[in-house]
Amino acid sequence: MKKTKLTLKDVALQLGVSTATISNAFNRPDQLSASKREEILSQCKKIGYSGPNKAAQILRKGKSNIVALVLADSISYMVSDPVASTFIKGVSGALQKEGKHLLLYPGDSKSILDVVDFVDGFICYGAPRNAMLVDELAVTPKPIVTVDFDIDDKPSINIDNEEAAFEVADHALNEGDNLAIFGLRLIDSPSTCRIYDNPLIGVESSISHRRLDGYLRAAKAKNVNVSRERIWHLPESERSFARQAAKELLTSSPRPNVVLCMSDIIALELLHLALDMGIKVPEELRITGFDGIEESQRTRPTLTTVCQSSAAKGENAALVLLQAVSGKTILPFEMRRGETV
Amino acid sequence: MKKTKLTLKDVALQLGVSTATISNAFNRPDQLSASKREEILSQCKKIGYSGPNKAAQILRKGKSNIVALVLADSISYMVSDPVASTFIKGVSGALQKEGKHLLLYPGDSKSILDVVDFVDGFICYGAPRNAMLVDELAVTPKPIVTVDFDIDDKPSINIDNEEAAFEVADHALNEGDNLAIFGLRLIDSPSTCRIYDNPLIGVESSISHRRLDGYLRAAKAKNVNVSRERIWHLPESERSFARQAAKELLTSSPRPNVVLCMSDIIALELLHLALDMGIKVPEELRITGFDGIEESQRTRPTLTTVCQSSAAKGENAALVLLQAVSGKTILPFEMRRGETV
DNA sequence: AAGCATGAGTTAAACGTTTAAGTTAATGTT
DNA sequence: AACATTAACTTAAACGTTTAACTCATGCTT
Repeated sequence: MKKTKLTLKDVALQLGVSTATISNAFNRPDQLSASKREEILSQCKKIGYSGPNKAAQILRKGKSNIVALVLADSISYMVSDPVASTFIKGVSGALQKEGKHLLLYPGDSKSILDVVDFVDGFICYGAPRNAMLVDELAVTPKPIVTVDFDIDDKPSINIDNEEAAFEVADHALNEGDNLAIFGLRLIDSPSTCRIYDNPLIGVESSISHRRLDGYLRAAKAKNVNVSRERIWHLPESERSFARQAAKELLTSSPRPNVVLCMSDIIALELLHLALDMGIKVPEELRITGFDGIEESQRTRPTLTTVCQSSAAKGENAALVLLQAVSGKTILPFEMRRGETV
Repeated sequence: MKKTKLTLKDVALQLGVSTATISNAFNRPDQLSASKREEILSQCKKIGYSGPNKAAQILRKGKSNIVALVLADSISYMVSDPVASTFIKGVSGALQKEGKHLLLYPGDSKSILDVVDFVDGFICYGAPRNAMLVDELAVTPKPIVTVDFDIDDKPSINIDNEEAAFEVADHALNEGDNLAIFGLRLIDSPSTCRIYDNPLIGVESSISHRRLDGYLRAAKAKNVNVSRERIWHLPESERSFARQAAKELLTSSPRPNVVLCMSDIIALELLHLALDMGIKVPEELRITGFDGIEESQRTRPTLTTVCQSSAAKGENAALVLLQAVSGKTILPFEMRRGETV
């Protein structure tokens, strides 16, 4: 039956105190007597005032408790990717624990200008598909932490992709000499194809290139030749793309006997196709993945892959960001026993 | 090198016009001459003013372009559920198209009071785990649309769960007479167990009960008896729970030869276990799922299930909400040919 | 008893916009 | 020529808070 939403002013008028006091009752208990505070709070409950308006608080305090998670791609795509969604899980868990809200922001949008004014900070998961976002994020005054890629000297969270790729490749190449690589977003084209002479994109920013470097280092160390047309490009870690490419690869001749895949999704698709074709894995074809998603352990044979905890990454990213937002770092401490007690 | 962020006022002062004019240049082109507008906009670009502060706009306009998607459960849980994440895909796609932002809101949080002031509306996917949220949502002045459950007379999007359940059960019961049911959140306990004498919760609000009703109606029509201890309760549509329950079910005697599952995840876990145990499906054991997730078509044998398009649901929910937010309904029209031209 | 903290409030100026209402000059109407 | 209309701006009051600075008793030192 309220005519209009109650404001702090209305309440102050009704209770016969100043707006500052009401505000303090909600925000700064130390600024008024406990008794008055109790009274104000209970009166507010009675008349149906549920606390200071959050929109006004955002403007006044410059703080919204909203954290934007900038995804590499559209939300649609990211949410169905097992690795990304596990990352989101990690982030959301940590944020919820601190009472922060999660705004999902697509990496293929025009600009972050429409949110930058009201979010408390950014977590950026992978290089946004729209490269202009990176430029904007690089100069935003808001706290930011990047994951799986870097922006200048902003804090970031990574694994050593080059080394991880090296290790898995090194292991795979213990047997087999005919190598092919399934890479992710290595060139600037939307279609599935081999690399040939297409230029590699985003060389240093992209984890794909770090991984490629690792693969190639392992190949070189084992004296395995890897010609350019044996490096394949997939625009997405998507099953349909992967299946198509896998089909082409397995019918090409000479058929490779080692395939290094930059994601488990791709590797699994290749594995299933190979099995359907009657190819023996790993005797005739050795396959490696990347990420260590659940499904990679459910298949038979299980997939050899690089396990990384996306959930932990998400959690860490959130914690690093929150610490930047609050400006407070809580360091661990240790009690040292002296002789005074 | 900016000392502080530029405001509308600064810009107005520098360009020698009023703040209103600058504001209008950005928001209401019809309020000033095209030439002046051009000039203002280009000047703004030059001096590095990127447009009105969004936080201030939220307060002043009472509109943020943020839509809260209230999930049934924690974000962590929802994001890894194929059905829910497909729904999120649908929502996010539609929102992005309209330039709206997506705030993911967990259904196990305390209260929506911390966001209600600044979001433009709510999409509520399933009954929130914290039932108090429902009460709050029921009285919020903001537009809201619910999916897969109802709040009073708020707009909602549903499939006919009872009928769908009836149809799939009716089909399954063409053969087989020993029925068991795997239900979702039927009782108020967090553990996996049979229903026995536990009271069913949330009878009308929950889709689970509609589905149960459909199953039971089909059973009755076929004269199949279904005793209470043949109805199982699973607190989540989670693989580990499902596996455990499936194990118990398949080793119980007499072993059922028809199992109706309220989600594909559960059904798939049961299917895999049965196959591992050498049970012939569907000859010895008939299984039905619910939802029609991708994976249910990838297994052999493929799963009999109720297909519903979660993506379409998400899209529709977003569209219904946006129409409520804008207050404008755009109806289709048709040109009728008369004889005047 | 003068001086000085301290506690408990109040006042009023931000925060950065939008927009209804008002002003002015130019154009159109009769 | 007088009057009404319109285009193009400006003025100033919101929007609903927070918070630094101020007031005014009260109790505590010396």
